[in-house]
Amino acid sequence: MGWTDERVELLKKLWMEGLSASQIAAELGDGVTRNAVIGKVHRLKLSARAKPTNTAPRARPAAARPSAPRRVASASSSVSQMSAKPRISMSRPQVMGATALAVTPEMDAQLYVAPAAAELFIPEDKRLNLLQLNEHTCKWPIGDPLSKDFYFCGQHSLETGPYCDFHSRRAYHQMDRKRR
DNA sequence: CCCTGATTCGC
DNA sequence: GCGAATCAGG
Repeated sequence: MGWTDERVELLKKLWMEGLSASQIAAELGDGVTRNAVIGKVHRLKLSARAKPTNTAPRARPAAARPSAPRRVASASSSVSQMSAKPRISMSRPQVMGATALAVTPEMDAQLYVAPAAAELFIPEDKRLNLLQLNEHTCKWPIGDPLSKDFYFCGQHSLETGPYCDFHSRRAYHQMDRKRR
């Protein structure tokens, strides 16, 4: 389905209201991706929304890409893959990211739902000291390393890293993507 | 990892 | 004009 007047209008409206590109894409439906939305937004020249104190000219990549082979689809071995994550869809009215939020009525209705525990509580019988760690235990340190109460998470760690699911997410969020 | 918008460029 | 792939960032 192409960009009918109606759909373009809806796009403009939602964009101005501050919804993210992916949210708008979901709203439009019909397999519209967030890239499609962003692309359209640019073509319509209606980018730049809610820019209070704008002084950032935005760093230009300066186009230093000679002939990088695009869409290299090495279909040599089509085994493996499948990251087993049913990724259905997100409950729509969700608003995340630090974009200009559009406060809809149904949102402020139940804004403060869960304080969300800052840490996992590890039962004493599951806590591990340094010597008890092995390749399958989460090595996330908890407490003061100098204290007697210090221990490691000890839950079963992921195959992809030294931490359990919970702490792996926590570690990544701030780590990586800095200094390359 | 999840996500955001911005840009490029083959179609 | 379109949008996937990429880039740059949170």
